[in-house]
Amino acid sequence: MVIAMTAENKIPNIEILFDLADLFKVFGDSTRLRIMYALSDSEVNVQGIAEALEMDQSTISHQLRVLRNNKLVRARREGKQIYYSLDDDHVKKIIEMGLDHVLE
Amino acid sequence: MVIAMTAENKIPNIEILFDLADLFKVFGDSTRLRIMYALSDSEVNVQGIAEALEMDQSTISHQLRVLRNNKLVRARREGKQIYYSLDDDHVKKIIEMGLDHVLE
DNA sequence: CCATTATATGAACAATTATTCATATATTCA
DNA sequence: TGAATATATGAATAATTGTTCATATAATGG
Repeated sequence: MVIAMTAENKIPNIEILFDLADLFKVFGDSTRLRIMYALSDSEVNVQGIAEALEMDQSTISHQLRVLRNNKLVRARREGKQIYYSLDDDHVKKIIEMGLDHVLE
Repeated sequence: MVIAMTAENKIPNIEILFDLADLFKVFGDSTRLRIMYALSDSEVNVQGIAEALEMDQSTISHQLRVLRNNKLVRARREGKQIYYSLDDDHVKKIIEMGLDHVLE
């Protein structure tokens, strides 16, 4: 059987592309990018992030949830505080790839 | 002392993070991702893309403009038709990085 | 327990944006 | 030149989403 080489065939799985778009959407917000950047060296608790970014604690919490849901950050409770850190090596790599494009 | 701004020492200031967010926003739409995928092997004209994605020509044109403005695709006219191709090696790399995360 | 502190959550609002429809521009060819 | 085809564009609409405000949940120490 011959399978014609059309552009349609090059699109492997549309569901995965939707998931991929959802992932990039998470990176497509400057607040979330700044949060991830704030966590790039060490874990930081919520108010630490809020102070670093000079934004409301509520805003940070909302965005941390988005990052958590996408497995980009992980949370660790220590007493009353919750420390967040990057969950994945891909995070830094994706950001670096994007920076390469933006900075050229 | 001048600190060079490259992805290698990754010290992005706020302004660059905004640009970076704008770039990832472009990747954060499944239609645009599908277009980029359709162009990953060879250049395709507008109607070719529209047929492959089974979407309106107008929708494709609108999104191609977004991709063009962000230097992710380039256009080449040949008679009445305009052929699009990926403009940059970073495109594939960014998508591959995202896929690594989504597929794991 | 109670007060205090840290974080999360829900609703509302404003802003952004992807798609559609109608139409404009551009190119070829008869 | 005029018809046909390919692509681009503007306006309108619907849907999504980031932030704020108010409040809820959770943990600590007195």
